[in-house]
Amino acid sequence: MKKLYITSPLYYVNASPHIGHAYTQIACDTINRFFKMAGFQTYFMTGTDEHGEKVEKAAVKAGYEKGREKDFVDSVVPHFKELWKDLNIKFDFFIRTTDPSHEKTVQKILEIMKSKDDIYKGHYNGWFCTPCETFWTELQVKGKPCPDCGRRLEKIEEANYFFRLSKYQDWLISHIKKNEDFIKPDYRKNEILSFLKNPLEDLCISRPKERMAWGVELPFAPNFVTYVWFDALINYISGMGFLDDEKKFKKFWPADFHIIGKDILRHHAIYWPIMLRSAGLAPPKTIFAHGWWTVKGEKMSKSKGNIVDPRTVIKLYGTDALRYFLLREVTFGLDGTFSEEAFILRFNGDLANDLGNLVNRTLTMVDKYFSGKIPEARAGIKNSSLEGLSRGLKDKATHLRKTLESRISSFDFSGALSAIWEVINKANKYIEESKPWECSRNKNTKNLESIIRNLLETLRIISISIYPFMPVSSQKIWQQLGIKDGIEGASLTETEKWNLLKAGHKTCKDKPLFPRIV
RNA sequence: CGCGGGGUGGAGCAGCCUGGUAGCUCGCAAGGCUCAUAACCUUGAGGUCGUGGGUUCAAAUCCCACCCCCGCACCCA
Repeated sequence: MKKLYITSPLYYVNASPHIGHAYTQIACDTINRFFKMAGFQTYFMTGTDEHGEKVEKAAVKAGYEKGREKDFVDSVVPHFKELWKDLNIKFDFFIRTTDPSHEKTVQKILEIMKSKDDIYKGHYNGWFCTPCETFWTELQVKGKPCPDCGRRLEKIEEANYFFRLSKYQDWLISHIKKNEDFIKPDYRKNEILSFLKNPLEDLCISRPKERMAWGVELPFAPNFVTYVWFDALINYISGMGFLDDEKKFKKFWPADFHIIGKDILRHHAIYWPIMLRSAGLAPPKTIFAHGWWTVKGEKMSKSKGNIVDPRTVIKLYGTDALRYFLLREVTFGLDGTFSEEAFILRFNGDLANDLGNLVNRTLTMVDKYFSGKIPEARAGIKNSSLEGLSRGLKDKATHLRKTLESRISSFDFSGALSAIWEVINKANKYIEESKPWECSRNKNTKNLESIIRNLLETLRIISISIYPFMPVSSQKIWQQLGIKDGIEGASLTETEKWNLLKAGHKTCKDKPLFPRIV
């Protein structure tokens, strides 16, 4: 059985999750569900990044005493977990960087790197703002006063530990060039390659405890903790059994997909592969950096206060509509604009008019013409015009799988959804062209049976196909078709087959799936 | 200044890597149908693909120059 290991980033817990977090999770979840349905043994890992200065400060701000950071993060993490539940994110493991097993692995890896002389002690120059207790790098201040409070900064020199990024630069460049799919999309790969044209500086991976103590202690220098990113990235292997459950680790590593936002690409495409290389491990196969959601042309940010809260959208329009919108509206990789107008347009146009209405009108006809029972599968009348139309619909529907597979494999969610919608549109057109109401008037039962049957089969295929994107609606259609088993047990291969529904079974027409927003 | 992204019918976008009748959604106009969530189906109007050069039999697509818009303190997918 083929395996697939997919990860989301670990979300930083210094604030509540917003639409961007939701976006990444939904993308991961959709890929995961799709491949699971395609027969892969998948493993989707997500979690939270809980150490570092920002969290330490957030804890203080929230009224926790120094040293009680763990209590603070314990209080925040449930917000993330709840949102993932509301968004129907189905992960296999939730890792927290404060998990003792993770911290232990981080320390072991630090030891390995130290023993290879990839970690060394050096000096770090920077600027310190005493009132803010904040440390700034030369790059951040460029000779100006404290960016936070505007007061004068003090130049300090600090002993710290460094990781030899520079040693692996040439290796990394050639690895990126040799592996087409290592960094996606291509324009991001080019960005990284052009960044790598300049020599890498070694990475400072420690913080003296006297300045910042909320982190994983360096095993060879108890007065220091490690830099958050160094700690966080390791989750991808610590949560997968590295140095712990070697059998599991061997099976799933290297990761197939690291799905991330474009802001954290350098950490993933530069630091992380080099860290792995130093530890003697293979790099991940693909790192995909997606774009940002903007609001009215502006970047979403806490300071601007224009954050879109996914919970509000879910309450108003439902989880599936949000999942659909985010994955359909924008080419994955590029930035997109989030607006309620665009959302409603998608909702009414695609979900209510096309999909919801198709389900509704089909099931109404089953009720009306066949008292809610699935009609017999009739062999088409040779060379009739109806046969031609029916074959067109059947071909379109049963060939959908191949398109979905290639598009989802290349992270083209929007393209995958359009392919599904082509089938939906085809079905709507089929109704117009085959005119079941005329068959009913003319008492042409055979043709009527055939038409309705074909529509129901198409709905069955659509239902499976949308499952990775909209699990709840998918299940609802499934139920309305009278299928008792859960949709999650369905296999993608069933979308290539026809006439699987059992004749005579009762369908269960329900309320419209997506009532139009007026 | 530099780096990155973008400029395609009224709006929002795809196509550009791998040149060869300019496509999608929404909106608009006309028509059709009645199973349906005033939904669905058909047809139509509307673009010299930012500007100027170049390569080519042929350029939205490749090359050069230029103009305009957005992002690059913190937060952050």
